[in-house]
Amino acid sequence: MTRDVPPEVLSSRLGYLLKHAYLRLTEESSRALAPHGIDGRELAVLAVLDAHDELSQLEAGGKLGIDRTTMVTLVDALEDKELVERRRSPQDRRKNIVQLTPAGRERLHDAELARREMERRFLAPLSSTDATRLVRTLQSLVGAPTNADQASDSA
Amino acid sequence: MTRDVPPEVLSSRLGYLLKHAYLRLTEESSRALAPHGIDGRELAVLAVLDAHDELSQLEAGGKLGIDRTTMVTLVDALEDKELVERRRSPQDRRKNIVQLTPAGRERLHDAELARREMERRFLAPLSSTDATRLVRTLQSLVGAPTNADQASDSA
DNA sequence: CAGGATCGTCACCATAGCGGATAATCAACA
DNA sequence: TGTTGATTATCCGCTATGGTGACGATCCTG
Repeated sequence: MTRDVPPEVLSSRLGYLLKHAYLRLTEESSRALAPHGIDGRELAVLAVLDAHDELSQLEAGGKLGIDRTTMVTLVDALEDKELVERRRSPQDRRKNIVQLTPAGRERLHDAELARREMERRFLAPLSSTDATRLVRTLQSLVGAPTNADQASDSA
Repeated sequence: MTRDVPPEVLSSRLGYLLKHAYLRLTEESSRALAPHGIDGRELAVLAVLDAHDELSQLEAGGKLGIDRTTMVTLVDALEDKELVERRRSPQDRRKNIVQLTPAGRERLHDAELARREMERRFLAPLSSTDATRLVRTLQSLVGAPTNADQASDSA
């Protein structure tokens, strides 16, 4: 892990900057969430399930940009940890409604605290106006329409 | 690829925002560079080699956060395309000095134009002050010292 | 020259995510 | 009502990516 300070040719490249900012955050994120036994992606799933009711796997995955097949293993893992439960939808028995268990809700709460604290530390080198500006800027970049879209994780 | 507009619970998460901004840029990047027959990572290597003289594989990799073993296959690919050449360092015959060929220099030039144009498009939804502010902000985040560091690509 | 570190290489392994096929179910419709 | 076509979840397997560990060649130190 010889990390030279980003060399001049790279420090102005958006690709380099975004990738490394993302990697660094990922690193911090897994460190912060490890004690809670989940990763950033799982936490995002819990948060989405908490925010909306009666989501099927596909619907939840759609909100996160997670592939249908990936959702299977993801929900498997969360179910093993007893943080969510699958339940056949009575309206449409093809669908698996995924619901938080009480333990899942609690875990979500605790892990969210850890995540927020982690983000705070991550943004510490910035002034608070720069920090909020960064979030707003990223929002407009991510929200803007482009040629193609695709995704997977979060944290 | 049902991309719902980022749901409320996610749009304020740094992890989600950084990841998806990065994914979107990656997408645009490969689209922009495809006609030039290289990817963002290879372009970054060419740029680093161009900026510094007499870099060994390890040294070049270090600047980009690319593992030594990954550099082997990367340089293999670039050498196959005749964009770089390996040369044993006379000073230290363990080292492979990697040099741009004339074709490599030309390719670098062309691809750099494409990349810059791509970045311009990518940042188009932002005002120009927001755009430069974003770059500066990311620089201070990436440059700031954290617990651990690690990396790989760019574009 | 001996011992230990460094560089490049290779063979192997881990992880993530996606494409394709399948079974169950639904919706549409003749 | 029976058939057809789409949809949901699941499984299997491929691919891409990157990293680990061992190895030979080389260097440096004493």
